[in-house]
Amino acid sequence: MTTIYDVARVAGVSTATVSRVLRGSDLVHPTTRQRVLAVIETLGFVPDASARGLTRRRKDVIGLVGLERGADEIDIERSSLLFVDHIVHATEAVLRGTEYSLLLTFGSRGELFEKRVRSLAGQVDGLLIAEEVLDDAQLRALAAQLPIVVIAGRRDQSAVDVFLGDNTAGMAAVARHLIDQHGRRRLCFVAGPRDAPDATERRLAFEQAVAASPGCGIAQVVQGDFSEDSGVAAARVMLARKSLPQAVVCANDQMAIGVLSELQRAGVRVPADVAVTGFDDVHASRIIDPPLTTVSQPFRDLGSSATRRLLARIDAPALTPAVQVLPTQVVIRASCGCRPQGQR
Amino acid sequence: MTTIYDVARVAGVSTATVSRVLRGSDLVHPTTRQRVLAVIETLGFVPDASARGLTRRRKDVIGLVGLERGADEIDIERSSLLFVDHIVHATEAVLRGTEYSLLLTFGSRGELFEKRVRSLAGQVDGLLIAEEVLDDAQLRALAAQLPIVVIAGRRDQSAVDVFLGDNTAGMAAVARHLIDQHGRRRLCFVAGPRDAPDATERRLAFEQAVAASPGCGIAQVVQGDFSEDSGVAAARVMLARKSLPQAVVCANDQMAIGVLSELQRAGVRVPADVAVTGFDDVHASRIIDPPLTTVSQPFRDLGSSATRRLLARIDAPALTPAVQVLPTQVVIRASCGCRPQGQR
DNA sequence: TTGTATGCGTTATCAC
DNA sequence: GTGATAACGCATACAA
Repeated sequence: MTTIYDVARVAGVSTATVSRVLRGSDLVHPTTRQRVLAVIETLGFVPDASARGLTRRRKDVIGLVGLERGADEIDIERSSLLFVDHIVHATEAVLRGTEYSLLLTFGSRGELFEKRVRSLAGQVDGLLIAEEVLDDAQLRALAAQLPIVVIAGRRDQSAVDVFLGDNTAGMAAVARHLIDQHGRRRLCFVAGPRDAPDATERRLAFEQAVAASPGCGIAQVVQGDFSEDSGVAAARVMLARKSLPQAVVCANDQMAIGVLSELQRAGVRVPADVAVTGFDDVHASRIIDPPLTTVSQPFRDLGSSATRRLLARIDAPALTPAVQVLPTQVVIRASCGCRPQGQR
Repeated sequence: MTTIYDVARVAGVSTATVSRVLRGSDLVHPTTRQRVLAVIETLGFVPDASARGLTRRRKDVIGLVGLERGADEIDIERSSLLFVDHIVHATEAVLRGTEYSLLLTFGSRGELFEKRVRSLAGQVDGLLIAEEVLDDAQLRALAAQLPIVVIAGRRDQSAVDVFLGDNTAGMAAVARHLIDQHGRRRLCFVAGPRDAPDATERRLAFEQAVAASPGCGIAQVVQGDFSEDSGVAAARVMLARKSLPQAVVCANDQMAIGVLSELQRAGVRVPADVAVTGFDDVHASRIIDPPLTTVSQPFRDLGSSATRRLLARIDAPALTPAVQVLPTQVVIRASCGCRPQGQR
């Protein structure tokens, strides 16, 4: 391993000068700079991040922790992981223009994971947390040690910044669309995991929308876990009853896709017999037949805004924590009963 | 920030002892250990990774670099990024059981990206490189500095380990299926990016398979870039000609989906008029109508095997570099002309 | 403009 | 079992 000392020796200067060249300081004579640069090149010298981090008290690394639900040897796309992938790309894209690198950690709830997350405090300058990985107390404690921004977490967190999509408005809008535009009265809801704040907000918004509509009722709420398979299971539960609902509203697209496929497999026509809607607007929603009516979430924006906020907070730790709700938008396709050309 | 000195002072021991407790050394009296542990807990002490890395000469971090093609503000799933996401999850899953963390870097070809990749040498203990990010010479130079394993790279690399799916066998099998089982004679090929080794192998295998089949010919090869949009564009190119091919073989699923949709939009029946096949077996292939006949690639296995190999190489840098080809498998669905129930 | 010297937080090598 | 103490590689305050 070649160090700054090697470079200094070969170039005939002091380590301080080499360091200056590295840092791009302009207090170095152009000639000296060239000479040092040449030596760096030939020696293939790359500064050690550990040593650098030690003196600078800054690691130039930000961490991203996300939840991984269910077994880990199964197909990603069937297990609702798309959310975090979007965030990863958005974050990485922002970081690319900076000095920072992205450190990734996934896991499923539990003491082990919590310990791992806590240990990140020693490896990163700031932390992006997707969903509710830690409970309130833990989050608060961690936030005291390093800058934290939460994505799609609970909005009643006062110790950290939170970024989330407008689940409430989005879900209310699809529910009303089904009720007002398509006259569906008996609705089913396929809920997401209880530990996902997004899922909770969507469920509440759905229930309120139905309650606010005279003559409407919730036929059944089936518990899912955001995975396509849980959507399939939910459909089976519904099929087992005497009568089907007029519409199935799902807490995310993956489950809606599962519901839709399973209903069709059982000979139920969608949307003629039963309307189905999702949430998120993942790519597959456009591809499935009929195309899924859903709510588009600003994945990309969520990730990049949260990242920028974290960067700002690293530079100014005193920033007052705030909750940012990014707008969602109903995407009308055909699974709700609208004509295909309704595809805005 | 609380350090090991603080812990030592409060616990009334030396820093060496605290370090021993941290490292889990058993040369510490149980009583002392308990006391130290208690102090660590109350102080919320987390060891600094930089300092640790500096003395241990090991960062406990491995890097993963991947290619990001095209604009970066567009939908991930439309831009062929699924591949790297699979690898990310597989890698993370392996690392989760170890001391290592995962450092992510994406980018598109260019000097800037190459510089960034080189600088990773100072931040990680080993590097996982997806596709052909660096040319031969650069790769060789980097491999001299730190352990490297390449995924889906060129197989003629002698300086590093390479893991890839069996593109050749997979592509040959679909092509033969189209020709032998469905009697398609005039075939089109939608190629992937020229800088993707996978794409090159698939194209070559396709051309050889056709050449080896008497009476068969390649009507046209259209250049794509692995994105769905480029598939749409390719379909338009074909539609502009006098006559359509009997089958369109695509270098990946994303493009096949684009081709399929665009052909259908133009009133062409798939597979009746034109058969379409893909490669990769991404989730959307199952969902689209008709379901896509394709070749499943062992994404997960590629990622985890490569990661394990990298870990092994970090522990034993002298390992002889080797190329590992993981099996692929044809997945017959309906877009080739097989009956839906033909679904394996 | 350049060099010297010290400190960053941890581990590891010695002694005790 | 435990405690000093010397690295580890780099940045920077201070001199020159």
